[in-house]
Amino acid sequence: MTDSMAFSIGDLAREFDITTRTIRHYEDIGLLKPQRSGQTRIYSPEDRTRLRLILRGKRLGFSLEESRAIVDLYDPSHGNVEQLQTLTEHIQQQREKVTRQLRDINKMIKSLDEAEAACRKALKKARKNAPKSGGKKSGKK
Amino acid sequence: MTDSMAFSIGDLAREFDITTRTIRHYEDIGLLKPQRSGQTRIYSPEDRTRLRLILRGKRLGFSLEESRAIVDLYDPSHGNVEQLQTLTEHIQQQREKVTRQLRDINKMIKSLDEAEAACRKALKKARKNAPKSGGKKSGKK
DNA sequence: GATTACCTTTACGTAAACGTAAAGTATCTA
DNA sequence: TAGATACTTTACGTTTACGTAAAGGTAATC
Repeated sequence: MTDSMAFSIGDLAREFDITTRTIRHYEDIGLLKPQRSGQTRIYSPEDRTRLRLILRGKRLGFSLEESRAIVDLYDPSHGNVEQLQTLTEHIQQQREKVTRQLRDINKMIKSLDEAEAACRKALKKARKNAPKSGGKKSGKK
Repeated sequence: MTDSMAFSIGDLAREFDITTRTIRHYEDIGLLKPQRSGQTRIYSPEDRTRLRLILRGKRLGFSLEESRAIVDLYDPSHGNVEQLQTLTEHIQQQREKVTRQLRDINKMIKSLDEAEAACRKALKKARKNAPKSGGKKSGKK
C-alpha cells in the first residue's frame, strides 16, 4: 500500500475538468514530472496534489510561474539553510499577496452586496409602477 | 464643485502604477470612455473609479471581460426590468466566483502557515546541529 | 480484423493584455 | 528658439497559456 494509487492523464483531466493538453503543458514547463510506463505517463497521488495546487493558484489569478513557487514549497528537495531562509521569504511574499487578495475580495463582496440591493430596489420600483402581469404573487415578502 | 476634479492619463498612470499604454488599451476595448479636450484625454473621478475597479479585478485574476461585467454593475445605463434581472444573475455569478476564491485563499493561507511552520522547524534543527556562528542570540525565544 | 478508446510526439496557431517603436503635436521654460 | 516634457496615433512585437491539427502506437471489443 505504498504506491498503490496511480492515475492516467485522462483520469486527472476528467477529475479536474481540464484537457490533457493542459496537463502536458504543465509538464513541458516543469511543473509536473510523472513517471513513465514505457511512453505512457503515470501520475502519483503527489503529482495529483501538485496539480491541485496549480489549479488553485490559477483560480486565484496566479501565473504558472507564481504557482511554481507555491508548489515548490511542498517539494522535499529543499535541504540547506540558505534555501530555507529564502523559502521563508517566499512564503512571506505569497502571504502578502494573498492577504491583499483577501482585502480585495472583501471589498468586492461588499460592492456586490450594494449593487444587488440597488438592483432589488430598482426592480421593486419597476414592478410597482407597471405591474402588468406581475402583481399576482405580490405578497409583501 | 460639480466636475471640478479632472485627471490626465499620466496622473492616473502614476497613481495606479501602470503605463499610459495600459490605460489606452482599456479605452480601446471600451472599458473607459474619457472626455476629450481636443485630442487630449480628460478623466473624471468616475473614470478613475472604474479604473480602480478594473485593477482590483485584475489583482483577483479576472479577465478584462469579466471586469467589464463588474464595472458595468455600477454604470447608470441599466434601465429596464429585464436588464435588471440579468443583472442580478450576473451579480450572483460574480458572488459565487468570489466566494470560491475566498475558500481557495483560506486554504492557501492555511497551507502557507503549515509550510512556514515546517520551515521554521527545519531551520531550528539546522541551527542546533551546526551552530558554527549562529549560537549567539540563541535564547530559547 | 476493423472499430473504438485510449495514449504518444511534434508543431504551428491563437486570444489576451499589453510592450515598444515611430512619428507627430502642444506647452512650458531656460 | 531650442530643448524638455507630456500628450497623441498607428502598428507591429511579445509573453502566457494553452488550442488544434497531424500522424502515429497500443489494447480491448465487436
